[in-house]
Amino acid sequence: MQKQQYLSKNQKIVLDHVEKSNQPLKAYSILYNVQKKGLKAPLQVYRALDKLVEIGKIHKIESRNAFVACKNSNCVVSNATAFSICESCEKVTEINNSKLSKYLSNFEDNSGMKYSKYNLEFFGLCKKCKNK
Amino acid sequence: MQKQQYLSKNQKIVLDHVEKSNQPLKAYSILYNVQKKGLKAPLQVYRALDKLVEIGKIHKIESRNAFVACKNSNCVVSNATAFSICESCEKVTEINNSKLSKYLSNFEDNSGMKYSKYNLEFFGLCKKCKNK
DNA sequence: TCGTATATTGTTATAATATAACGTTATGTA
DNA sequence: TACATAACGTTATATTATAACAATATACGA
Repeated sequence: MQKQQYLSKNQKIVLDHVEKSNQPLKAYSILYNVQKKGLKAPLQVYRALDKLVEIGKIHKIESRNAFVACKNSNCVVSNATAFSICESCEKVTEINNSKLSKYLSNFEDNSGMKYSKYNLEFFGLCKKCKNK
Repeated sequence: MQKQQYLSKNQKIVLDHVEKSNQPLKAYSILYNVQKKGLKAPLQVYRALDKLVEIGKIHKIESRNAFVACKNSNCVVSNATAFSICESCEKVTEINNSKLSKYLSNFEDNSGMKYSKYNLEFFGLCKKCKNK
């Protein structure tokens, strides 16, 4: 069986919903909102999320246990993700900075480990919250 | 009240236990192991962990929901953490690389956000697992 | 040393996040 | 068709984390 080309029904439903939000969504909030589309159980949502994360359509914001659609049109960097997170309003933005991604993708230390993936989360105050 | 100088009883118990492990520990595993010392409820552990994370004695490995003692003797970089995680054996190592930390601490993009903190997790295969 | 604010503790209950295990149905391809 | 893999549906349960309340301890200024 070749690599999956198209998304399955549940995967589409979940991705559609997550893409409509410009902020990360919690799994159970997704569940609640797609129940009208027939997904009744947590596992249906988690399985779709797992797959979508695996293929890079969705990223997980680990520090928030939340999921956000990939904003890098090509999704080339699904194994190299960076986000900025406002600690006041919780706004999350995917950072798309080629210098940063090059720097991190090429990072090596003396541990003998070859890194195939990374996830970076920056925290601070966004413009709006800073000026309050 | 000035900034806390000494750790409280529960904080000491939890920190002692986490420091004895060279790998990240789960909160409920900590709980189980400190029950003989009198901590009976999850909240007692979580509260101690919260505090210890706040003051930089312990870091949370977000992608694993696990806690590890800070290995940077001075704990100066508690708001600037980087880890390498082996996806096979789950070995986690705190990365102590001044170039990397400088690069990330000074990172700025055009979002207008000033970052006060970051957490970076690298994934790959450690030396041992690579050679299997 | 009294008063007050803050930190920590102890406890029970419950919320939020995520997976195990089972059987079934769909899809790709030799 | 036959086979392998992926996705689905379902129930139950595991894991991670917090709410809410009352009590005790500590720091420090008046």
